[in-house]
Amino acid sequence: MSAPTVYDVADRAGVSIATVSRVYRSPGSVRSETRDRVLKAARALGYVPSGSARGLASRSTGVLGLCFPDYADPDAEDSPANGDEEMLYSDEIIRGMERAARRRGYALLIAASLAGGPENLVAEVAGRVDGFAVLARTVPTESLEVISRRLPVVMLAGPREIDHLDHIEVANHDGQRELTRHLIGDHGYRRLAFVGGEAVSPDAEARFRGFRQACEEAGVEVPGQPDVRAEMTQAEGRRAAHALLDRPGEPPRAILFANDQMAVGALHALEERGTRVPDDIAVTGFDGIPLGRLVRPALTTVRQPMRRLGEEAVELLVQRLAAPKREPVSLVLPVTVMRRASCGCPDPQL
Amino acid sequence: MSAPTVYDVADRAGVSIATVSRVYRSPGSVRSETRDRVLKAARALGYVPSGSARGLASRSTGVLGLCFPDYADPDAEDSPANGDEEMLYSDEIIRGMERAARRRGYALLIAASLAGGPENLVAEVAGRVDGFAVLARTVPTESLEVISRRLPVVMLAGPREIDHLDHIEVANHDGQRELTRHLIGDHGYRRLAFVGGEAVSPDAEARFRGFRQACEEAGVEVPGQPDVRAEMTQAEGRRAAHALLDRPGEPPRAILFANDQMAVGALHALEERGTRVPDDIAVTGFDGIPLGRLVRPALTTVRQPMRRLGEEAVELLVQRLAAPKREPVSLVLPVTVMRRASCGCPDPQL
DNA sequence: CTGAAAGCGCTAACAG
DNA sequence: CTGTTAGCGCTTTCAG
Repeated sequence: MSAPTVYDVADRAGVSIATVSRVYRSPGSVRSETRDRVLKAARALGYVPSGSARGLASRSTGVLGLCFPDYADPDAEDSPANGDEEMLYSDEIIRGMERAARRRGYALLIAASLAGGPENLVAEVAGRVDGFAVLARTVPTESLEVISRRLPVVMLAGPREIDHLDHIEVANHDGQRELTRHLIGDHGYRRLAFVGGEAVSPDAEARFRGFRQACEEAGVEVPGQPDVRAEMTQAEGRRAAHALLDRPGEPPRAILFANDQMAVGALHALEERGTRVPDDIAVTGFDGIPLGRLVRPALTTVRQPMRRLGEEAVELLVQRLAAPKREPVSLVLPVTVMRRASCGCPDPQL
Repeated sequence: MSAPTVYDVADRAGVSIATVSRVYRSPGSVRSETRDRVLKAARALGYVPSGSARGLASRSTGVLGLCFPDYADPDAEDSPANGDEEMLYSDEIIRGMERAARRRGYALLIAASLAGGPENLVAEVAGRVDGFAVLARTVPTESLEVISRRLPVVMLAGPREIDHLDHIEVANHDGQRELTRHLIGDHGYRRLAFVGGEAVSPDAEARFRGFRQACEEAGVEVPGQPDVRAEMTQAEGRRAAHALLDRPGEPPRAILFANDQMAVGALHALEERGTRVPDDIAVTGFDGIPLGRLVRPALTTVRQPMRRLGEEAVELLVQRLAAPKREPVSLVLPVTVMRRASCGCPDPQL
């Protein structure tokens, strides 16, 4: 009545369970005649090997995992009008990991952290995989600390919170510096404002430092802190834009946002106010989300290679699985400045 | 030296392994003092419950699966220029399933079918999950036949190849009929050409039938077969467009493609020939892929609710898990005609 | 090349 | 509320 097991197959094929196991694990080590008999029996019975039993006995699952934050955007329901544009990081990372994992013979288990108890989430994933990647700030450091003692973990797109972990980040500093240089050097903007994230976001801070460096190099007045700090959402970006323009004194010629989401929000805010972008004020983001191409003007930004992030994550995991005690690795992936219309560059329009 | 188990935790906490298990499975059934002791020991040891052992003992994994075809597009590598636009079905379905699964307390295991041996793939997935969804034509019917005897399987976006399976499809027929009515009724086009898929694609066939019905209703001459059959890729769409225009006699006023990919290819072909879209020839697709919005002119199409497809898949699986012997369910999800520039409608330009 | 036997780490009755 | 006791289905030596 219940699912057939190796025993059922073995009985039917007139062999031992060990042989059934071998047929699946190392077909070469079984006489082809015997093998066929087993396979036939298996098919007749509808036998499907139990991954759990396999995992338990062999102490390895053949699965890699990914934990990412719950980006669920409450006001972005499945209306036909939107829906596409909200492909976020996680999707691209998932694609990258899925592809790489497949190449390496692994399956991919994905899980977004519930608002409720992320603690639980990691454990859940950790127990089912041979190793996994975590998007920065998805999982409490302490949980990771514990788990990473038992299992390869690679930290993605964030600082190495735990020093014995492999980790991959993108060139936040350099990217923002390049973009800023473009704004100053090519467009001649010198009245710049930077909208950062909360101070706890190392990415946003690195971007700010890149911004500062470019400013200093160009002899542009440099603020010690971002002009505004916000939560890195569209709503907050919008608010930041208003705040910046309502500020006494001359408005900035260009506003650099620490991410695309905020920049898009700002675009809306500026449109509401009748401020023209990029003629009155230039706007830039950071990340390279697809939405940035769909807004008008298209958003100039720094593109993070998220797909590659996912691929590299798998490579790192696979390597660490093979050499558990090798020194922790730290990769920095290059980014690309995407010049689009919102900074004053001509829009390639597709 | 190896990973700590319930035994280690039990020892350290001075309880039995059963109690350790209970602390995780039903915390309420353990005195809070005992529970704390166990939790403390677990933390100290770096204990992570083994999903495999759990799965084996409880005969359920808490994981749902998704098998989809390997859409990997060889010429679409991770260049910064593209990359976004290739979000295909699978991504949206993954998102939908992930969200729904999370709500239901499941994790999601995803696996694309290798070009090589898909047979293996399903078994791999099937052995590790409580149930899974399959995108149509990803897995050989016979494998599914066998596996679905043991495990809930829901077929996505295709015909119910196996009659005892739950399945979800979209309103291919109705969608194409609506779109065709729009072309005939609102734009007055009457010289229509339809580019279908290979005859084995039930989706494409259903769309063609919808097309025919609308034509008949309007008294427009109806071909018994698609004007061209192609492989539903951009390259083939391009070829189909050329073929249609090189055909003797008057060229069609509008070309309806059975999917967006082909339509996009055609757009390129027409541009090459200097044929204006929609002025000389209108073009429409089917699916609603993001790329359709990025091309110029933006592609008029029929949007499939892929995200919802994923969500419904999870619901169906959860329901079937709860009631294994209920009658197989078959859902048809509604689609939406997206009127954009390529059919002659004004482009909302975002 | 094949079989026998010993677990892998956990859950699930069943007692207490 | 907690402990005992069987397995869950498969891999893996170790013999033969």
